[in-house]
Amino acid sequence: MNSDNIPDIIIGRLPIYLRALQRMAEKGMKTSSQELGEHVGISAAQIRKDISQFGEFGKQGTGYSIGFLIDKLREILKIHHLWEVAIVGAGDIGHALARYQGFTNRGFRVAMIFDTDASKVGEKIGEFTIEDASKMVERIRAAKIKMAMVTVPASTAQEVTDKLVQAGVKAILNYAPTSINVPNNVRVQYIDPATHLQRMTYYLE
Amino acid sequence: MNSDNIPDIIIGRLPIYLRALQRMAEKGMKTSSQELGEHVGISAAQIRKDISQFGEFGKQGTGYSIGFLIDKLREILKIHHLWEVAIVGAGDIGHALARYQGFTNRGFRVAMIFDTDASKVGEKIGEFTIEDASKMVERIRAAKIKMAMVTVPASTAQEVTDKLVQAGVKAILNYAPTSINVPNNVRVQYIDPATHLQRMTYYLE
DNA sequence: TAGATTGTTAATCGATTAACAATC
DNA sequence: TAGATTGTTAATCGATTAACAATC
Repeated sequence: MNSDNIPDIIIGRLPIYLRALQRMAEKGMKTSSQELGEHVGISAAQIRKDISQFGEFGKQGTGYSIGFLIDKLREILKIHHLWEVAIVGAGDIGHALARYQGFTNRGFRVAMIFDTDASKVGEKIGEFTIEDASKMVERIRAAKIKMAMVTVPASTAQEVTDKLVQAGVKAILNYAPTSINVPNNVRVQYIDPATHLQRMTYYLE
Repeated sequence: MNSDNIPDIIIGRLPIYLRALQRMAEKGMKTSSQELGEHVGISAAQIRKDISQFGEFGKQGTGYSIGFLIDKLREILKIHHLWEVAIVGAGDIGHALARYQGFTNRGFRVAMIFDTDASKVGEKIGEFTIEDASKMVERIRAAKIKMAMVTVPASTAQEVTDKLVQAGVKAILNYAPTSINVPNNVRVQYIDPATHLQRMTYYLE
């Protein structure tokens, strides 16, 4: 188990492997780097190299046990327990995330949702009640929540980010269409449909 | 204008630059690779190198005109005109995307939305009426739509993808939590919140 | 002019691929 | 045993950075 400074680009592929393996698990017990590669569109050599950073999880001649590899990946990614996540911003996207069924079996649980809009505070979204953003820092800190999804307008994203950092959040999934600045012990991932679409139009026509 | 085979990783950064520049435009006329780099968290050298792939858009001593650079980036990314996009899947995410206000001034317009569920077909989402997915290939082909956002369950994502390809779609933004396979003249981008969160948990604790 | 910043080169750094011995 | 597939090495390929002449 060689954990010394794995490149981030490898870490980024592990969830892709895991997702594919979980779908493949329904159909069989074993797989190979070749087969997994066909599912995810990555070369077999790279998959073997990536996985081998963390241990010898396969067997020559027979490949990988899907169940075993899933367990190992979940362990490596630290999603063998459930992470609580806060949502900031109860607009359409915040609502969709609060109701999203895809989190629980993948390591996450939405724990609370905040908005600044007084007319929304108190409103129910499924099991959740929208809470007042002015209580956010206190609430997140008390619950020791380390992850948040930001679904506020670009204009307030930095301000919200600063508060999350202050509350002890270490990983932010930012849906606001803007870059945000964080201390370097905090991770950020971006989801912005327009940016993703713009990345493809270059190749069209 | 040196358009011969620009690395995709550079193309991927251009929308990030553009997004930052559009926010910076509200505050001033000029910028530098240094300043832009601070906004987006990328080194000044890399920004200059990326931009210089497409022409000499800056001036020594004074930097870049924000307006001019925005125009150039929009042109390079081919978003100086509006792209029509189809949505497949009228669940929570499909609804949120249909109502999303962030597309129009960034080069995109939602044109139609489909679902297989007969009880949803005919339902209104703002200006849109949910259409029957059985008419999808025909409708998309007739409208010459080249981009689509897929917000169906993982189990039907490949099937939907095959139909979109058949309809002439060349770029897919996939919200379904699964890899999809497409011919190599079709581009895919993935948005999966659980995958994005899993990419950060490795670094926590 | 003096200061600032580009565009570009060369050097460095990092990631991917191909190949194959080991071995199940 | 024969066939298959891993883990790993070395070679290749590609991306980033540092530095600086050119010039606004």
